[in-house]
Amino acid sequence: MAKDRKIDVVILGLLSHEDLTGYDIKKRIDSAISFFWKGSFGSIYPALSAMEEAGQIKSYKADDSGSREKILYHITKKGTAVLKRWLNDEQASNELKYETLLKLYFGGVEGAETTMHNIEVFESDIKNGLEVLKMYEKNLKKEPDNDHKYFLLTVMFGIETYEAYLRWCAKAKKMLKA
Amino acid sequence: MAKDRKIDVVILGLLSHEDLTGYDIKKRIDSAISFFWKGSFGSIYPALSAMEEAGQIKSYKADDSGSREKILYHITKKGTAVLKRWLNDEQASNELKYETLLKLYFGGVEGAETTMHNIEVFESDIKNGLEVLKMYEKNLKKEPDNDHKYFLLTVMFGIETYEAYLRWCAKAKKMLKA
DNA sequence: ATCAGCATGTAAGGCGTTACATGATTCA
DNA sequence: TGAATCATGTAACGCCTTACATGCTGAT
Repeated sequence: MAKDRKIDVVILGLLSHEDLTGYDIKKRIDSAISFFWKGSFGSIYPALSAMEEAGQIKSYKADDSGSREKILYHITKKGTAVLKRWLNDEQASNELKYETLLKLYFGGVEGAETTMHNIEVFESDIKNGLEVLKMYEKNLKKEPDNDHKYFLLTVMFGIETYEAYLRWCAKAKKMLKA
Repeated sequence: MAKDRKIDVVILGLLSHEDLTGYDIKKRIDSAISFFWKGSFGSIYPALSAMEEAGQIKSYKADDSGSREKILYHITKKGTAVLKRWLNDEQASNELKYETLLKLYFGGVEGAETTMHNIEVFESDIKNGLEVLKMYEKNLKKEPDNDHKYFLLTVMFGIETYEAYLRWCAKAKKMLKA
């Protein structure tokens, strides 16, 4: 079954705001949307080629003479149509694989200390992530235009869930000590 | 790079509690841990063969004569060691891919109604999931033995996060209406 | 009698990661 | 001068899903 390549819509979505290089796309994925999506160069560059072949995007060289070669991509009408079709399709998969929870679920095999340690590692990661998210939120609230509104919503999602994770960590630690 | 097959530890974890068939394993994955993990027959059966080859599990036929053939698996010492090594490795990947959030993030391309609808679909799924989780919680609190404690912790995690999702849905809807 | 669920598997093929390969530019 | 970052890609390979194939059992 072909065409399950979600990276395509990530790219189209990013290009719907501005023209970008493959490298830029990777950076965007690693910052703004990193807490709910991932993507590597090994998937981005081949996808860009395939999508250009399919007429969804169009490449051009940066006329930035003197600087090194850069390939920018621009979304086409066809690409916009693909993006809109996806947006209007109410199916969404949300594939979650929490290895932390898996370790927890099978924690009975080892002692409570192991589980406790795993929770602490998770907790510490989440605390760091939460700080970053709050920084994003602060900056976004300063410039409340329409595009940023949607970004803000995802950041709020991140904050809400990360705070829930931390509440759970506290509860779980208490339960394990008992 | 070999050995990234997480399904292995899922299987080992389940077998550390009781002997199971491949079909049973699939059922366990689809119920107890479905809200943070997935797995199909196409990954389970080949993994079982490979793991038996590697000496981590051992198969035997159910002596249940008259009934149809069943292949049960039992975890070996080697398998238990692999499971414990994984439990004690503090790295955990937690790969999350929220297609819902992706649609939201790019929601500016279409109108607010599309985004609103996508949020409502998500909200409705989460409400259903939350009910199931609360049922689990209720049953688990009745039998507070050691194994169930770890299960209860994962269920609590689910409840805490699902409730956070719902709070966010309410906020997001309000923001979009404004 | 028929249908849902039990039960085991295989095949094709897409998806995506990691590692490799290369080289320019910028800043300390 | 050296390191980090910018920048583009390819290759190998593993993982996993979907679909297919088969047949039994138990309930209505």
